[in-house]
Amino acid sequence: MPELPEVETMCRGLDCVVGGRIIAAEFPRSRVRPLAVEPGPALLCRRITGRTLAAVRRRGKRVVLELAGDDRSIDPLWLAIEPRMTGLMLVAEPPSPEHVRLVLEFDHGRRTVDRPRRVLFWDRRGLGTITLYDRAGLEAACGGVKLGPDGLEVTGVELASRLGRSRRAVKPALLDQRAVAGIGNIYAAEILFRVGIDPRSLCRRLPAEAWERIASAARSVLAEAVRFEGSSIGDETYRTADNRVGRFQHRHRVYGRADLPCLTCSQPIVRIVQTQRATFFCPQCQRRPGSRRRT
DNA sequence: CGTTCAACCTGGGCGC
DNA sequence: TGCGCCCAGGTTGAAC
Repeated sequence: MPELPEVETMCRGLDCVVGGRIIAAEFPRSRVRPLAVEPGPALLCRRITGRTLAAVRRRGKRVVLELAGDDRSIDPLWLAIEPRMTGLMLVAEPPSPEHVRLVLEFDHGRRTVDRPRRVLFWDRRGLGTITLYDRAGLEAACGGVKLGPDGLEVTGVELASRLGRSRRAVKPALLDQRAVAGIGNIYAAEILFRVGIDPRSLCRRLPAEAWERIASAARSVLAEAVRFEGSSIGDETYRTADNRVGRFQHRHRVYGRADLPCLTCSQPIVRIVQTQRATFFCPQCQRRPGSRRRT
């Protein structure tokens, strides 16, 4: 589920809690298997209780809560939540009680009215992760070695230098978070449609100019998707923190549109599988820049 | 080294 | 109704 635009929307939806103090943290018991928590549920709860939420930031597809100590002399900690496929950050009621993975209870702070008192992490499949970091740990896990430049700011030069010599097809390459952070299966397809490049094109055969177009499309598609608060597909899917559906799915040109007519040329959209993931594209509108054009 | 692949999970939808 | 299979927005570590 959540890619850059959805995670960015989650983060913005938690801004209303910034400044609050965590008075309780809990990993509810449930029939479903627990997800990965570092350094373990009990210790994590102990270490974050009493801290103040100083900021909410996004690192790639993670929500990162900056937790300040009571005292200026105490270093902050960072709680990184990785929603993976089905995770949601909520200030609203969860879709189901049994998949609530983490509950953070906040005091009222100075603003007493309209501030949510609880933040939930809800995750149906349980593939998500919750990790508490110190400064060095955060940098090691979410820093420039692990994550490439953010998709909202990536440049053609950066993409060309990171992927230009790769033997991979361009679409799976765009999912590599070390090359560019935040692009997932939906937005990779939408970006390549908008630049008219076949997802099977080999990276090393793309000219420098193609990387400029891809980077530009990545920035604009992701920014537009953020404005539309992400993509909600089907029931029990991505929601904003206050439980509204995203609206970018109405602007998808290829993702999920197998066999439907291309909105540009009316030819059917094709679904293929690349590295175990579905890829949607228009064979008419999307070409391989490195190969010969048919006449 | 670079790239691919099975595995981690739950649950909805579909064909039989 | 029920069963078995396929599918799903992601990432990791082992295997080629």
